[in-house]
Amino acid sequence: MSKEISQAVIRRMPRYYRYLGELLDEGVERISSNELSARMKVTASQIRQDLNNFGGFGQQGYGYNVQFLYEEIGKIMGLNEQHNIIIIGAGNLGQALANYVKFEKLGFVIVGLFDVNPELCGKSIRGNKIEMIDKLEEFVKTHKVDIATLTMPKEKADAVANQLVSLGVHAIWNFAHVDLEVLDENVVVENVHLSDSLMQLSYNMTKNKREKETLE
Amino acid sequence: MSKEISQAVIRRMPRYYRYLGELLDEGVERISSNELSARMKVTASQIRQDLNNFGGFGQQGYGYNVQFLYEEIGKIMGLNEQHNIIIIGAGNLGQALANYVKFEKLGFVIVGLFDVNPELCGKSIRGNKIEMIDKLEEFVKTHKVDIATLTMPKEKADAVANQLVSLGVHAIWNFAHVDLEVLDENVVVENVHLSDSLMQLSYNMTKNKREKETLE
DNA sequence: TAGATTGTTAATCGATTAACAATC
DNA sequence: TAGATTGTTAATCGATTAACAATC
Repeated sequence: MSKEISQAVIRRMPRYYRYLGELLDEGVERISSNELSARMKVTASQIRQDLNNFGGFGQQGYGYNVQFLYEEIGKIMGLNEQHNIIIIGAGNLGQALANYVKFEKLGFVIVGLFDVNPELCGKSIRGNKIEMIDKLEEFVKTHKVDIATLTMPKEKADAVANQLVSLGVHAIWNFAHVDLEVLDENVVVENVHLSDSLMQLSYNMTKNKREKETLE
Repeated sequence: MSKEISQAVIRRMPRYYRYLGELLDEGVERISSNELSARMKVTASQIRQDLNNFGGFGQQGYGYNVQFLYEEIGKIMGLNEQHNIIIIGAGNLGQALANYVKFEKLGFVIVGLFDVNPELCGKSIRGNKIEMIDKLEEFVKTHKVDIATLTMPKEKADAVANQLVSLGVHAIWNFAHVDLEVLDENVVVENVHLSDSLMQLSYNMTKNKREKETLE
């Protein structure tokens, strides 16, 4: 078995992908780890180490072919396949995510939207009619669903997550304000906590402010 | 000068805050690092190390007083003060954030919403009328604005960010799909890239799937 | 006081950076 | 071939965990 790749590395991959996409848009054909290092403000050494976890994508004396590397990183992250997403909780955030066109370009296609609120029943977001939650089970059983996005109050998240796992969903993208954990280790969970991010910002901002006050 | 606290530690603080808040809701009065460790699935050692970056909040033989620790961590993250937020880009995500009541409970109050789209002009979100972007400068000059949230296309984010910095905003919470950097080192920037998070999920999900296929 | 648990130092582990031989 | 730049090993740095003396 090959050595496990750390989440620290994996977190950086989408960023490489983004910068390579920009280079591609600019028409840049090849790039060295040194040039990319300057752009991305990470060390060239880290770039080479990170990439070599997945294979040798470069060429000595030349660098990396931008198009090729872009595609390879895409494949590493599974972007060569379509992933179907359902969103459970069609409130503001759920609707915002459903409207986010960028996801579709990456191969993540929203195929269903569910909510408990009858007022939302019948409303459509980019061609997806919002369904009532009691249709969820039937839907997942009859459609290919890879990822379930949870944008609902934290009180309900755990039960819905367990239901989805038992229905065979492969991944849960959780925006509810709990750290979801599922028993099935084949199901991956990614917790996104926007208020955590805001608090981190607040800490750094407050620290700045306090330091400035101390100097005065 | 005291030793710099690493971002790794700071990222964990909101999580401690959240778990302590839950304990408080459950009526738990005191907790040891060991009990908290079991709940949070981190080592007790890490909890004690993390907290002691900011001071000794516990008591030997007793543990930590939940209420006290909760409040102290809140203060560390600056939650003892109100922070005013404006949102620039009142599309789906901007509106979703403006509707997020939880932020207000933490002391983050939305005081303004701006967009370029005239169709949104006059619409209100929880008492905040969406204003046209040409009102932004005047607004920031005449109101206390601590944090600016950018929920706009990446093409415009950099220019708006620079404008905001020159107007004296203290922090930028950026959802545009670029890594914003500002020249003023007193301004803190937090980049939130939802598609990066989705790609990380996709990587882990795809890895699972590939491993399963290899076994067959 | 005895037991429990912190605060803190020391040890370990893992991630990042530096260096350089391999090679295009 | 000479120059450039990767892939990879070795060195360093930082973060996590373990251990235990201090102390409530």
